[in-house]
Amino acid sequence: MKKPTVAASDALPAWDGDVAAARALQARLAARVRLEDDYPPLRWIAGVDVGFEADGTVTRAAAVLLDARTLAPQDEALARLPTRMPYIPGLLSFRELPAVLEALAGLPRTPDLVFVDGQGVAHPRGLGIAAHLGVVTGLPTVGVAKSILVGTHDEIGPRRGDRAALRYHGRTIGTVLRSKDGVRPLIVSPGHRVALDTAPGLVLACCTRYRLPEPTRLADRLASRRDRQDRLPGL
DNA sequence: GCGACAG
DNA sequence: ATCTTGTCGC
Repeated sequence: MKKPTVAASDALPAWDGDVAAARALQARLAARVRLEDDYPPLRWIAGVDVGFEADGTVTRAAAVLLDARTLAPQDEALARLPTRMPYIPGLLSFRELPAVLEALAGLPRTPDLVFVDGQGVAHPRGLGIAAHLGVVTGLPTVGVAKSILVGTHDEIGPRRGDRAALRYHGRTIGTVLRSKDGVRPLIVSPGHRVALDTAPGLVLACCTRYRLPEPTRLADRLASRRDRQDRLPGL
């Protein structure tokens, strides 16, 4: 990748069961997150997501590379690793990042921006999986979650594009964004090298006819093992 | 002390 | 996240 802010081994140590140590590490890595726009002209956008197999004993990550202009999928990569730790709210990245990094490495080229299924800085210590991935790889990232981990917000309108600031301890940490008319809003927050105000527009630009933006939606399909059969052949 | 809690 | 068909609503 480009500018790893820290060595991957230090930023993503093997899970040893020490929750307090993991939280302390998150607090330190959060200081490395850059919330100013600093991404190249968007030519290639990647989407990553994780699924599980065999009763959760196998972690399966998918990475999809799309043409930023047409949103057409260009390449895809899968990675399967034995699951090392349980799901612990707030520590999701330690459980899923190893597989995600391997899937990303499987792509034929480095993306200009990565969409991650989960929070960016909208996290108790400012280091959701999208922010963690950004710090580890040095790549610009944006977190797109389907529900809130922390924070509150005002009610938002029912149409595509309607939004409200997500606040936590008096600070804005993300945006609650309606990606399509009448659907449940997405929780958008920067991961790394993207500004709080910029993230929503990037996500909306990738939302076509579904609630989830194309990068994440396609990665989700691959990771969730329901990639066998698809939609109606006629449409 | 009692809930809440991305995926 | 995952186990799972049809059904209700825009």
